[in-house]
Amino acid sequence: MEDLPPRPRPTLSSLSGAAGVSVSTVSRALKGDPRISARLRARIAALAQEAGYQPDILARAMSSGRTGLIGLVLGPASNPFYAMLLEEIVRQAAARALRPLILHAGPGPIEDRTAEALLQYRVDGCLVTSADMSSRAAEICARSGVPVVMINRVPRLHASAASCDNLEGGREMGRFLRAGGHRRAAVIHTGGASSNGIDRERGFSETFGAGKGEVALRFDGRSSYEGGWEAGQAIAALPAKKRPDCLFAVSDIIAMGAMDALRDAGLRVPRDISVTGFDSIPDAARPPYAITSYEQPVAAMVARGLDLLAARIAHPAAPDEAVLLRGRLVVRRSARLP
Amino acid sequence: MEDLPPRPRPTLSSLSGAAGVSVSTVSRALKGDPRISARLRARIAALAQEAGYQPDILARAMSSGRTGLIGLVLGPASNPFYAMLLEEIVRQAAARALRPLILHAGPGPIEDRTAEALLQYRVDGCLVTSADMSSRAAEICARSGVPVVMINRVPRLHASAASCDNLEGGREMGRFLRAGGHRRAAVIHTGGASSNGIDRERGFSETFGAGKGEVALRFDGRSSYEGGWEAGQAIAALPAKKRPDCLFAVSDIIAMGAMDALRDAGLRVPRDISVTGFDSIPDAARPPYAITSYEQPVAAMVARGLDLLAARIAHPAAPDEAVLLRGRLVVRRSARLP
DNA sequence: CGGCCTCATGCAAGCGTTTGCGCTCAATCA
DNA sequence: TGATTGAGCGCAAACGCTTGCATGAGGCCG
Repeated sequence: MEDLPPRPRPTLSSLSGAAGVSVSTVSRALKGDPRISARLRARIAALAQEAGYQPDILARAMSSGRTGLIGLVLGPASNPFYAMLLEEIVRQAAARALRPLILHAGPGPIEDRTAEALLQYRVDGCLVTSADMSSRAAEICARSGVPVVMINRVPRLHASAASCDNLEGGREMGRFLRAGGHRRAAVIHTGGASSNGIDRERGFSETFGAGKGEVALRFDGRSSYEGGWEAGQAIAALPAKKRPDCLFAVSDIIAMGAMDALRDAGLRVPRDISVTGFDSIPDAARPPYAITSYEQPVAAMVARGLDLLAARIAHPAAPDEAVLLRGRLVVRRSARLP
Repeated sequence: MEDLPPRPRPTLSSLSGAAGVSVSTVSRALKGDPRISARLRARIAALAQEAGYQPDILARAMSSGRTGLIGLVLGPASNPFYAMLLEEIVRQAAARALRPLILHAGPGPIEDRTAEALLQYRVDGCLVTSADMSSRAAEICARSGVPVVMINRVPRLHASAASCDNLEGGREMGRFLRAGGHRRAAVIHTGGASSNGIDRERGFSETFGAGKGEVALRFDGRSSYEGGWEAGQAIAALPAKKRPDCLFAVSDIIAMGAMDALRDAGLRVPRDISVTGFDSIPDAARPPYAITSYEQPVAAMVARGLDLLAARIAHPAAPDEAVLLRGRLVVRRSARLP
């Protein structure tokens, strides 16, 4: 490839010079304004095409006020679920001509410096998938009128949300395990105040318990493989008669850790104990795990989340809205069947 | 929290009104220009602080030409290695007041629409971690003078790069397995034209072969768990006397798949066959895997990559530069020790 | 005491778009 | 034939910031 010298970026002004018309005419022509004659529009379009013209979004933002940027807050990379979400968000955002600006990724709260970027870059809106927004960040968003949509989170403060129906997912898992003849269940929760985890556990207890089953044990899985592993060890260490015959982890990554620990201790899954999770991440579907899980409708969640965000951007005064999407139980080999 | 009405964003102009000085004075005062008296500077700083002033980066970009945005191209989420990279990049970029704008995430080449975003948003530079840049995208970057730095990739076309010394990593792994008494090795490569994989394999062959060992078999691992699994099945299906006594997968995700398939077929690791990988992702360190691997110095790669990018942004004419960083062998239980 | 220099600050142009309004010209109407 | 109208296009302001240059007030020198 030859080493072309970087030629100056074509602008409306340079195009207008080439076409012999005014800048405003070029601007209107390129966006198909009917006030410009069809012939001129075609001529200008050809010129722009040839010059490789790309509108300068920043300049556009200055006058239109819209940047096309959306802030993105991501959870810890150690949970593959967030990687799935990221990919889906990037794909769908691109289709809507929105560009995700990463504000935060990883564990822990959002730093103040990050919240500032949100203002400095005039993001049109903000998508939060995980980490608790620090209250200051939330306040900044609210005060400066930046709409926030949570995906995979219940709405808090000033925000809309699109999430999985965790309660129903938990219920379905409870029914499934009960139907499979299980009598004593252990639940591995997140430990934190994650409303997702809480709802999933609550739904589970409702149906498993109501089926005359018993949710005898609760463990802290710390939302991580390691936490799940420790919980699994604790369960394996129980005397055989006190041991649960099934376990429900509120996320797959926890379930994987628990399953590995149970097997490490010599227990067989699902013969000695059934293991189930939540999310249905690809990792949990791999042969050694094959974890029965409740699949979150990720694509739909992202789609509805972006819908909500677009709506809030268009009508900032609209009331907050929360949509709940039902997932689907995916039966694999980690739990005894009914 | 009360529902504060969104107050208008403070600007240099509004501050200048409040301070009774001109806009340019405020601008200079806020960036510590010594031409403004210390007293006035302090007064203005206080005012800005109180009003919660945040500079509008977009407007600044219009005149200064610098956006602080860097385009980010990410590999498929199915490989946790990219999630690690992402987290590290976000963290380090924030410390340098750079904001990553996600251009692409996932498998497959970059779409043209995406390459356009790169121009429309006037990114200062571009960080590429994986997916092959389509030649058109590369041309766009070169022609419009956008510096590109590859992390975890060898430099191609117009680009600098910071990557792991894959060749040396492969060599070290070869020496290690030879020292462990292995005689016949299988290599699971990426299948594609990934220079990373090629270098790792080449280094491995050099030292393992030179130690009078034999690299008898090569399999296509397709850079994925599934590919690794299939390769593992193929290896397990070999008659015992033709079976290799060790295997080197050019990435951990492949090694995990292979290991699971080998065990699924009844082989014991490392007793029947040693398994090693590359990257040292956290997943591969988990107890059931405990894969001996070559750790990429991710933090250093990102740091040097951003250094290179910053340098190229400051001096666009500077020659391309490639830095190679040595990793470190992490010995775990998946391979017999010397 | 006039000229010159320094210090502190203001003026205004410019970055690339968008958009309300006004202008010109030709065609149509009375 | 003069007035009305619509189509087609240009003018200019505005968005918030940066920056080269101009300006004014003092202080110093000769």
